[in-house]
Amino acid sequence: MRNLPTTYDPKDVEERLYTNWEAQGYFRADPDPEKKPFTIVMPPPNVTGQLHMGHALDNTMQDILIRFKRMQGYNALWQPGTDHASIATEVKVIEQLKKEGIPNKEVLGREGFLKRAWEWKEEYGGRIIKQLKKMGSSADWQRERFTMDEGCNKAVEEVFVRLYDKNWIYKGSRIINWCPVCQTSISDAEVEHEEQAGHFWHIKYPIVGEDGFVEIATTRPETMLGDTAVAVNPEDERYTDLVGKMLELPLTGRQIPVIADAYVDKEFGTGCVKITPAHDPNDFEVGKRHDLEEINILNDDATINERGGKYCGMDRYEARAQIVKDLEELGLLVRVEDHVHNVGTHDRCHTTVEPMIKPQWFVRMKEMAETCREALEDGRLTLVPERMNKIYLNWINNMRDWCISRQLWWGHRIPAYYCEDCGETVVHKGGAPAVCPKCGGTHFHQDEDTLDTWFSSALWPFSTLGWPEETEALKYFYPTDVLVTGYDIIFFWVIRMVFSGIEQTGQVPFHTVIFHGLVRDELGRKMSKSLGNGVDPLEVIEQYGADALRFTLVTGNAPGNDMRYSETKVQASRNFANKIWNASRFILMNLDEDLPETVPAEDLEAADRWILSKVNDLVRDVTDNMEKYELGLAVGKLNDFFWDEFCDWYIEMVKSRLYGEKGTSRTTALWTLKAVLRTALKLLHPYMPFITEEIFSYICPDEGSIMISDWPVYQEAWNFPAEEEEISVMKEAIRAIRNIRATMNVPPKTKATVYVVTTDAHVADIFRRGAGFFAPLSFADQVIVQEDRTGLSESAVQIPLQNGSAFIPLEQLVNLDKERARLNKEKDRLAGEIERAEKKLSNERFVSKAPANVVEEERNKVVKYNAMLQEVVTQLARLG
RNA sequence: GGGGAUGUAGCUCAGUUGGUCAGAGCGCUACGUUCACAUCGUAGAAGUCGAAGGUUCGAGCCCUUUCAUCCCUACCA
Repeated sequence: MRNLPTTYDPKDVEERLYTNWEAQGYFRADPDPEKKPFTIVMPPPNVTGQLHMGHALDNTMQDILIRFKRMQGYNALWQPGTDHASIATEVKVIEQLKKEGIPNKEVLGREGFLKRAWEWKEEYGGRIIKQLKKMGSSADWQRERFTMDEGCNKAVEEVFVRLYDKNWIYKGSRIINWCPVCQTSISDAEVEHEEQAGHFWHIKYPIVGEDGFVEIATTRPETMLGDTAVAVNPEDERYTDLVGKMLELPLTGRQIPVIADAYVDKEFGTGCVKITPAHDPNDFEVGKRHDLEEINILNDDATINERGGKYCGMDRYEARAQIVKDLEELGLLVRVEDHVHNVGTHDRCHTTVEPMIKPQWFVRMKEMAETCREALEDGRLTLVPERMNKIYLNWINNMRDWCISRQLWWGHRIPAYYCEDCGETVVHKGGAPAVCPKCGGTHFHQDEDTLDTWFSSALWPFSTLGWPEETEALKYFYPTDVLVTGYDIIFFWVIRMVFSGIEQTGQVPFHTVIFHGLVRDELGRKMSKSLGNGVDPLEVIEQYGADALRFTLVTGNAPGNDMRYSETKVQASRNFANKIWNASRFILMNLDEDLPETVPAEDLEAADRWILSKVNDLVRDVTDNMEKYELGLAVGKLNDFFWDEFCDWYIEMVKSRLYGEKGTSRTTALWTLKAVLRTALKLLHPYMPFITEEIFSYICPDEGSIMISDWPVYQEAWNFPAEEEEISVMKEAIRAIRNIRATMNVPPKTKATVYVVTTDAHVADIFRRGAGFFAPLSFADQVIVQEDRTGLSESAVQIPLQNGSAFIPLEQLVNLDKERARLNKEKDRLAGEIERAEKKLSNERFVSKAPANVVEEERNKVVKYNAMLQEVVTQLARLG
């Protein structure tokens, strides 16, 4: 125990402690009516996923809160699990098949493919969980769930049936976003917009029966194959005569009408817009209004279909080039402009998305969007930071029906069955219905589509707890308390959980959502695979330890803000861990006597009282910050307290007592060291679980694990405001002396007697009592406290105190001119302070309007600085 | 077009309800290794808190305007 290494080695302890915590069942949470629950559901990482910095940040924050609440006595459940991630996983499995020479999933068939997918999940699905454990995550792993497990599937079918029965889920042919590579529809939220340089082709459409033309402009000439009208604004005088006439659609031989629709912007382009209802969302709407034909000219892989005539079989871009060429030859191409426009791409594969009309399943959002709004506005839901409210409401205000069907195999299959006899659609949970309610038929085939992954994620807070069964866990832990997640999925996930929770359970699934930002690289760029700038958290843990990584991720970061990751930050955290280690090691080295349970208050010396008071304040402040989810502020205070107050001051102050003889003073110092360290370790534990547990086992060997120990509370017995004041006087004096010695280049080895000259009994008392540490910290061989300048020469170096002065007889080392200059500078500084304070006080409105304590403080300042100024003036006079 | 964020020391950022808040870490300068730690200590240099107005006795902190950077969102073909 006395021979701990001088540096902390995380590798030595992390795995051992984690294994033990898990074995002891400390992470488990079961319903217990005696305790209050506190629940966080873990945002389920993709089963395909590998731990990245985003996960690391997200999980660190959750673990901090869970450990904090657990120590506070809550029955803290952190509910973990993974997400099946339909597209991501399906893509991975297909990749694997390709490596084996299987060209596509159809070769295996649906059953065969799913079998492979499950095998893949069994093999790799646990990887991310293992990685989360390396972070120190104290989730209840026995409750680990998977969005596609039996229970979640039940929940999904239940919700689907309920919403369908309510008419809030419907099937319809609508224009949706189609990914030609993934061969599936995707929701609006999965579309990313990229600015791309393109062109504006101006094309002439001949007017039937006349010589004239209509000029239209388009960025996508190939879609003209599907044009069924040209639209102008009804207010546009230029084209009033045109409306109702027919145009000849070049390259196709078809005739299309000119229609009037307010959607057209007169000012933009030529004021004439080609309308392609089958391949543009706006045109689709226009088409509906004017009852236009919808001509789909594309195959699912975005090649032109048979409706495209000679262009049939060409890829969309190939067709575009050919069409432009052909138009040019026909003399119908007026001109080509460069044009930058936004192109929708699929967020998974970055393929340009193609709007297409497809029969798909939708969730009606109107009513549920309103319930989301109400939950926020009536305070049942709180978002941290508050500005997320605006973003949340912005989404709510623009919410459109949610396309939930996907043409994929890996996912929850839509529980809709079609009667083979009459074609009736029957939505049914737990497999196909026995009998068709319409015709009595008994043969059905199930809808081929699966559900958007987020449909099951939306149920996560309650499906994981057993819903739709009324389980004990559900009753006890639901609704959950806090959700921690990135602001980037507020729409994908948070809003959908909110409306699903309210709709299905009648309750908002959590009362608070804490948003964090992105972890960026040193240059502020997003970490991404394509850039190759991602930092692997596991490698950081390997090199610096999980505690250092965790500490880094929450330090100096305000909620909702992005942060930049840099290795030097981790090094700083590692250094802090090492500081904790060594301070503890120092205490252990000296802890060679049995300490009493408590120490009588009268035995506590000023320094002891001061540090106890400080740590007591720390308990209050840190707890307060953590309850407000201000983790960055809390961790900053912990760092400052431990390093500055405890290590740099208190430990230095008590060294002389520790090195001295055994007795009350030494015992009291040891007791205080231990008490403060013990408290600080507890406060630090949520942030740095490993090192604190390891040290706690040495410092408090009889107290068991720190992670299930009690969270410290503020205690009046440790409140010593007088000593806080007293020690700050001493600290100021010590700093001043050190400063002077440094500027005069006096080496620490040169000891000098420090004289404290004061007629103020209180000040004299402070320095007499504190001489034990005042002397070594101010490099003095002794401290003499007296009422006058006996034994001091005129030119002794003077340090003004509040009521008196400290003197150091270093005359031989001092250049008198320099000393005069120094004192004059000090005089000016003090005079400046006094002037500023007096100016404030002479302002009547300040005196009358500012709070009394603020005014009082200014008055005290004047008194204090005046006294110090007097000392300096006297000394200057002495030097002549 | 709409919405949001950021702008504080050379770099990365804190600053919680307006009143010692002008801060921290890294970097830099000087000095220092006998007794916890050089993954350390002591001292120091460094910022008109993007700019301009305003509210207030008092403003990085509140209001207005403005400049710069970034993100989200949107149907200008």
